[in-house]
Amino acid sequence: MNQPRKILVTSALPYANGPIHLGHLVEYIQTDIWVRFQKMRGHACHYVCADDTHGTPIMLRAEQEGITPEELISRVKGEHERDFKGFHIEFDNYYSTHSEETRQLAETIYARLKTRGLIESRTIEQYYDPVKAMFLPDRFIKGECPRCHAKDQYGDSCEVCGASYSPTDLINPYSAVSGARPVRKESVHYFFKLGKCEEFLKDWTRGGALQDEAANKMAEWFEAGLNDWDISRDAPYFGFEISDAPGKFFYVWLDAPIGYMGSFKNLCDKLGLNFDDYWKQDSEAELYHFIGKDILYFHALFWPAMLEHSDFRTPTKIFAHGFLTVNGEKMSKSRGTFITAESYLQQGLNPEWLRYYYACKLNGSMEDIDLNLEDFVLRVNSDLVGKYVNIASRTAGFVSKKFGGSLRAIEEMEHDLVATLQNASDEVSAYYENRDYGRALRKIMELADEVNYYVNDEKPWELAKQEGETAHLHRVCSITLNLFRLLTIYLKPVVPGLAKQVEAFLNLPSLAFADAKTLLPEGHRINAYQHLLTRIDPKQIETLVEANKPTLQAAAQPEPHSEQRHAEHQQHTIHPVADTISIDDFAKIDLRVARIVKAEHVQGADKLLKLTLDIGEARPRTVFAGIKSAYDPAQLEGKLTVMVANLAPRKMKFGLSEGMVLAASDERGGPFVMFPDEGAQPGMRVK
RNA sequence: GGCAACGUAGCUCAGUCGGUUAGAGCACCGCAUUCAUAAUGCGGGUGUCGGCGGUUCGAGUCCGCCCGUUGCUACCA
Repeated sequence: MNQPRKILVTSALPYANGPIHLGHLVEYIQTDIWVRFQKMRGHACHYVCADDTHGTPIMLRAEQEGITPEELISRVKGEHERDFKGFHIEFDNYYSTHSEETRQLAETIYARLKTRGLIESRTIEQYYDPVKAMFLPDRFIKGECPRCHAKDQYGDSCEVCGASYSPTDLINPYSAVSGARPVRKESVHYFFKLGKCEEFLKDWTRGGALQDEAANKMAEWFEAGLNDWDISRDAPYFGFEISDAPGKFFYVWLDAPIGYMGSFKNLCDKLGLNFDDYWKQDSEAELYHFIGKDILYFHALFWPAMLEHSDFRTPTKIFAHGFLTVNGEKMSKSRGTFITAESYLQQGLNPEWLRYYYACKLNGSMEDIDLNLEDFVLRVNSDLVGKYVNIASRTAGFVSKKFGGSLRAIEEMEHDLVATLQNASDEVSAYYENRDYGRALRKIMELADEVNYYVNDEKPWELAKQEGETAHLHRVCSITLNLFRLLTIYLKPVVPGLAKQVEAFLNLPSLAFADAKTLLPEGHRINAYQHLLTRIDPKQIETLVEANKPTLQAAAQPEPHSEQRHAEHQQHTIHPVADTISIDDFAKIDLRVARIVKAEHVQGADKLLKLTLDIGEARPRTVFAGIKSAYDPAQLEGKLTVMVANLAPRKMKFGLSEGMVLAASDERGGPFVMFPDEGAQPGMRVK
């Protein structure tokens, strides 16, 4: 190892509105293993996290429970910390976004963005609950699905037929909070002008901070265009009030990533670290965010753009992982596979079983990983107990009984295996560094196999019975336990609790990676062996699944989408007035008066009408328009309208669309098709 | 519908730049062994490498189409 590195690591902040479950744990375990590895390598590595505490869901949940939001988040934070501790997730600091540090940093960043002209205010219209006197996020508006007419669907999509729509499309919408019919209401919102950061973001994306798959995803987003981001919410809202905008609060997703900084700031104050060393623009410290692929948008677009333009450094790398499936399917409450961390621990299952299994499956890509419960039992039992732990178990007895617990010194070259295991350090380290834990563990288990072959070949149980073989036996057992120690070093990031027990058994101080270079000295005394790890009984898994099947009251709760950490989705994009263009730019658009010669329904289309338009060409144009909801074909036929005549043809599900007609709409309604004033003729240019 | 990823043994997964007869662990069967909480060792594989076609002397690997799974995104032209 060269110079110790200065490394700051985060995991995504869990939302203070629900329990930690097995899906969350993929990320925390992945991160924790990496952090422990870095620490074992001697680097200065700090791991910070926090509860994500703001937003409408928290506010309403607290109200439902008859407590303040502060009481709610304080309680949930305690639960989260208990669960993390139970799974050996060792944060250097676990904080809350509802903190003075985070509030100040959010204000600083906001102020700097504003100075750069990247904040804009604009009046928008939103659904408003007149009874509750609050604006409603999409997910708090429910109603009948416009397509399949299922009742009580959320404002963004139908869980029955899968249709997606906007809240305005819902039939008989009502507020999920009060039941009242929501009304439209205007309000001023603040926007972060992400579009202006496009050039920077494109460069940053290419700078190697992302996995290839993530960079590809970014390219898609760039192609779709970057929209301004709505970063404010109206009172009542649980969060940080914007200092120069009374009654306006920062949207929870603005302050969530700032919570990483807030938590670290808090740690700096505790340890006397220099915050700016890590966060100033030319910092040499490394900054890594472990996240789920579902929140890549926030971490790969908004977050670096915010940091860059507020004079902070950007992340060194973003490590995105996939989702967790259980037995090949999405976690499901009805199947009992929506397993909470708490229930896993309460059922008496060993957290390191899960850490080991996840580690076997993790490889540093964004692929989903599957927790196959049957495979879980077999794998943990055979690898961890049958192969690894068994090595100690089958030799320790001789050492205690015959040699008073003391070991012989081993020369490195006394057996090839010793050198083989010692030399594996670099290879194993490289796998950990690249988050390729599956490969690391395959390598380690291969070595464990070798050790078992060795024991088998030397047959210590026979040596023990033979006169004159005492020294030989002592040598074999000493070699084996040295090998076991080396394996323990390599496994320690994954199973720290088990490693700690081994350290106690072998009578060693805390093991680090550099210890693989050394062996136990002559006369080293070990303690009596006590079994280190029990096997998983498949019955325990059955019990666990049963325990997580819904009770009557819980059954009514909807299942969360994938492992979405944040209850609030981004709200619908609000399109600002576009950038100024020149008359030449405008002239590129060939607008023509068109006669609707035919208008007809399209079989199978929910929103489209097929229009046949005459603009004086030899052949009329076919255009598909999303206006079915507002117009009958019969009322359109014969009328004049305006179309974009030089728009690239678009292949649609129902045929080729050779242009588009102009129509107005927003949340208030529409579409309203344009009709030219009397006297216009088909083919006339509109300018 | 579009885009992306994935599809290899019963299960979980490797498979480098295209190169012999496609691999590992587990499971399963047989034998050996008994130090180890039934752990260990040896032996045992007839896999349409999702399907079809193409490129090539040669394809699990490269290209095209199709099927399936998952994710994102969609009736906006």
